[in-house]
Amino acid sequence: MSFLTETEMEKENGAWFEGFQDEELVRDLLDNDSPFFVLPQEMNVQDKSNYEEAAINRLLSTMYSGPRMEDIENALSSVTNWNDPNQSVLQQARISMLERGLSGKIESKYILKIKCCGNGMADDGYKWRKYGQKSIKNSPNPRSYYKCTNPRCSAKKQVERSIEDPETLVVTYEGLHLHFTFPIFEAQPNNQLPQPSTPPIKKQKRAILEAQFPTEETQTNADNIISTDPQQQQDEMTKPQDFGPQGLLEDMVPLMIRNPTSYSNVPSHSSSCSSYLSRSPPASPSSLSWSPNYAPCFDVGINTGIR
DNA sequence: CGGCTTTGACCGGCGC
DNA sequence: GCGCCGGTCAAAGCCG
Repeated sequence: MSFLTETEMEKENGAWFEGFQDEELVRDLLDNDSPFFVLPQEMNVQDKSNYEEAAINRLLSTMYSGPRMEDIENALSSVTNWNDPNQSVLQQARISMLERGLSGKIESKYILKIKCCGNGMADDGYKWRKYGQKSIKNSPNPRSYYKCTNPRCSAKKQVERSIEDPETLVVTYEGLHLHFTFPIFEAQPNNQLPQPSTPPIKKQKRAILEAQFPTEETQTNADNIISTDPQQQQDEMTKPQDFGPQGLLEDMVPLMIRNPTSYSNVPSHSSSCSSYLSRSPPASPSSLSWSPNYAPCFDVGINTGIR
C-alpha cells in the first residue's frame, strides 16, 4: 500500500466510515492519542512490514480483555511524537487493521486456559454480567456467557471447564474493551491544539455516549462538550487527567496505573450510566496491581462446577 | 427493592 | 427443507 498524504488519508477514512458499523472504534484507530499504537522503539522504520505487524499485534494484544501489565504500562507511558517519521508507518498499521476488519470482525478469538485456584473468585479487572449458559454437545461442562457491563463496551467472554482437566477453565475472550482504548486525555506535545472546527474526538464520543444514555447530569454537562469557548477548550485539552464529570471508573483504571497518586482527585461517583457504576468498581485501588502474578487469578465468574 | 443469576425460549447458521 | 447446535434474549426467581 502506498503512503497517503494527510488529506488523502482523511478522504480514505471517510470512505471507511461508511462501511463500518462502529464508527467510534474506527475513530479510535485513527486517533493519534490512542495509547495502543505505541510502536516498539527498537524497531526500524525501514522495516515497514515487521513494524506494521508489530504495531497491529501490539494493538490486538492490548485491546483484548487480558492486557499484559507491560502492555498497559508501555502504552500509557508513551506519548505520540508528532514529528516522528514513524507516524506514517503507524498510519499504515492502522489502515491494515481497518482493512482486516476490526469492529467485531477480528477472525481469531483470545483463548486463555486458566488453572483455577480452589473455589476462590478472582477478578480480571473488568466487570462482567452473565447473560447465558448452555450445555455444549460432547462436553459434560456447561459454557457460560458473559458481557462486559460497561455500556460502551461490547467485549464478551465464554467460560467453560476443560474436559481434560476439570481444574482448568477455558476462557474465550471475544470483542474489545473499547472503553479501555481512550482513557487518556493527554495534552498534545508542542502545545498542539485541535482546530476549533474539529472538536476533540473524545468529546464527540462523550456526546455520542450521552445521547445514548442521557441523564440529568450529563445533559447539564452537554453544554461543556459542545462549547466553542476557546479558553474552555484549551483548558479541557491541556488538563492531563480531564475525564470530565462523566468519567467511568473503568476509564480511570489505566490512568491510576500510570499515576496512582492522582487517584484521590478523581471524581468518585458520576456517570452517564448509574447501573454500571453502582456495581463494585472493577478495579479498586487494591485490585489495580495487574501484575503477572495477579493475572492467573481471573474472575471467570463461574461457579466451581456445582450449580 | 434493585441488581444479578438462572433457565427455557427463540433465532440464525450450518451440515446433511 | 429439516434438524442440530451454539449464541442470545428475557422473564422469573434469588439475594443482599
